[in-house]
Amino acid sequence: MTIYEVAQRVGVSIATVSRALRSSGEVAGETRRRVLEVVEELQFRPSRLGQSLAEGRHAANGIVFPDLSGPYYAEVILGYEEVAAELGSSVLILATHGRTDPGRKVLDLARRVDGMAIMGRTVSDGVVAQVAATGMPTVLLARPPVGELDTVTTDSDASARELIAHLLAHGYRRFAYLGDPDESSDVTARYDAFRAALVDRGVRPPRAPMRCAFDVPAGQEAALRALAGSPRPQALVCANDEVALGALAAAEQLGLSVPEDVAIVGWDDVMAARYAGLTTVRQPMRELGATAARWLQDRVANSHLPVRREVLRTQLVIRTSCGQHPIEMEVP
Amino acid sequence: MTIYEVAQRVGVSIATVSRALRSSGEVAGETRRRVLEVVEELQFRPSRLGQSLAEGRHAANGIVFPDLSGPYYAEVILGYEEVAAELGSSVLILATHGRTDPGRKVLDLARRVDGMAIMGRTVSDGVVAQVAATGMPTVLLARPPVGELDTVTTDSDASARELIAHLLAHGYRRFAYLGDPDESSDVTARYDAFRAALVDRGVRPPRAPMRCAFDVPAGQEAALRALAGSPRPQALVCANDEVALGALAAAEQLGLSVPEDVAIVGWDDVMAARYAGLTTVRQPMRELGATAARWLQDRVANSHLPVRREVLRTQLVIRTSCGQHPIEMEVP
DNA sequence: GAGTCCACTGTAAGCGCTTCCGGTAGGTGT
DNA sequence: ACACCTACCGGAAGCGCTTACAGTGGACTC
Repeated sequence: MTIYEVAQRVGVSIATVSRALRSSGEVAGETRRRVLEVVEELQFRPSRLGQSLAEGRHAANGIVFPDLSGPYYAEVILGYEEVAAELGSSVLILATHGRTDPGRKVLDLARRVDGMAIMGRTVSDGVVAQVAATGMPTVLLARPPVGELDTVTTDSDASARELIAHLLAHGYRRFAYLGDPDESSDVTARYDAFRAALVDRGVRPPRAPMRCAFDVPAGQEAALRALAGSPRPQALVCANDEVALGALAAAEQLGLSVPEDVAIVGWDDVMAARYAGLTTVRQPMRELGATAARWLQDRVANSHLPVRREVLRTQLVIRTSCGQHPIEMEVP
Repeated sequence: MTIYEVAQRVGVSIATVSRALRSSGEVAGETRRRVLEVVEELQFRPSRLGQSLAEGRHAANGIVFPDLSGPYYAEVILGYEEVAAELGSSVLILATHGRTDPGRKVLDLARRVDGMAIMGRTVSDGVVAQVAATGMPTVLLARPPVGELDTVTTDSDASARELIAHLLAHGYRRFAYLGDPDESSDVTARYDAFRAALVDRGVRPPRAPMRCAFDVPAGQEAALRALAGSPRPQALVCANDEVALGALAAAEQLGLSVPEDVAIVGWDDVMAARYAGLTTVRQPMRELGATAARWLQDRVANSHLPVRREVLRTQLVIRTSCGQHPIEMEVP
């Protein structure tokens, strides 16, 4: 079922069929009608491959992310897909987590899209540079800039500063940080911002982070270690909400009450955070994805736009886990 | 940068370059070496479009789902992507929620993939049939079967039966159901199973479901309506966890305690459910996606396999919201 | 009534690859 | 020394579309 059969059936050339179908060029009304009639009858749909090859574009964008397990990435991807679809692009996804040779997978993906968004520390700077070097329009998401690439991140600095100010106001002075800053680039920024905020206020930051993976059990385990320290930290600042939720479990396990015995705060404001009463930093995840999709589209259309950088605002969400406050029963 | 340039540079034909690159056909070791050397030097990557056109396959699969907002779909997609990538396929995603003319979007997607998974009530049976009629290998997910298509679902019946048995054991007899069974096909199954389970046990099911969208605010609003009924229902069975979380908020708003004044149960076991103490039904979401990807691959490889149907097992997770039980502090 | 235009349509050249088929050269057997 | 393989390679035909360019015929003008 190709354009040839349609053309033959109608008794015109394939050029005319193509024109009738895409309303490009001049086609007599009657001819168009006949073509569309046969198209309908044969249920003909032009091959995307043929089109793409001829047009020299895929009409598709890719997004690379570490994982989809937390709610965080899902939201970003949804924002991305929404805008991309609106702009007429299909979306290809690639999760790198746990894959062997993610760099190769990314390069592979690059062969099937017009542009791609790369999120977090999914692949090395080298791979990013390699992708960009092919002329592929690329936007970086929640990741430090590489070269002259568009980059959109969220504001770890401001939120960390605000978070710390709040915790200091509660009177806490001994902090621990849970999470591995080397594992994820946005988390690196969070950790750095956390330290900087403490130093700014004249408080000595913890010697080192309590490294752990970004899930609940790892957070729990790390919190157990942290809480075993002497003197016990007064506040656990966690790299993300999953880790913080693990920390809550750890506190309960140790018979410590939150926030009386220890304060715990997270980052991201995932849905569970609300029900756990977790103080956290809300990230504009949807907007992150949407921005990436929009920028990508712009850059695909016009490759020599000036480089864009944007830092999206975050919001401190105060619940009960950081100290005596009324439960916030907000409706999302 | 095409295969022609590589061929010219090496001084061989494009056929030889192609063969060297894909290790098909016979190429002298020395020739292959020279080809690969130039390929490396020029950083040549064959055009995926050219390849696909020549091979007659996309090496990509698509997945259609309603939304990505809840944790439920994200998990399914992750399971799907993981297996698909392993099998060498790229993954295209399409969220239909809130889109105009999802049918068209699905048909569009169908032009760029070798097979597709369609989830829930994203598009009408007609569109599904239309896709299938093109010969596109298709797998249905959490959705009633259409024609002779492979279908994988989760076991609403068994879980509903178990859930109802448990609630009856608590002594509840007046139930309300929250959620719109017409909105999502897996939820239709849940509602039907819920009613059937009650009838089986000789209890009269509610006249009608308390219809609402599948998010927290809608659940809250619906629960307010349900709890205003007289006599007040003793147990609210919710279409999914988000609705149930909303119901918890509603109970709190009305000054009712859970489970003393009213029991509330959900469906899916999203992360927040654990922290809300919500009794719910755990769904094997990851496995759902993975199964779809695997079946699709099989069917792409061999189009006349027998039709496959599978119902994945679910698991009742009892926490506190349904009645007096110790809090389950399971580690995922 | 010849020349001009215009509206429409067809021809054909790509787009970048895979692969069938046939050709060549060197090696082997007798 | 001749036929015959075998290993390797190139030519060329697709795959299904878009679009620049070149007609072609009828309506219109002077």
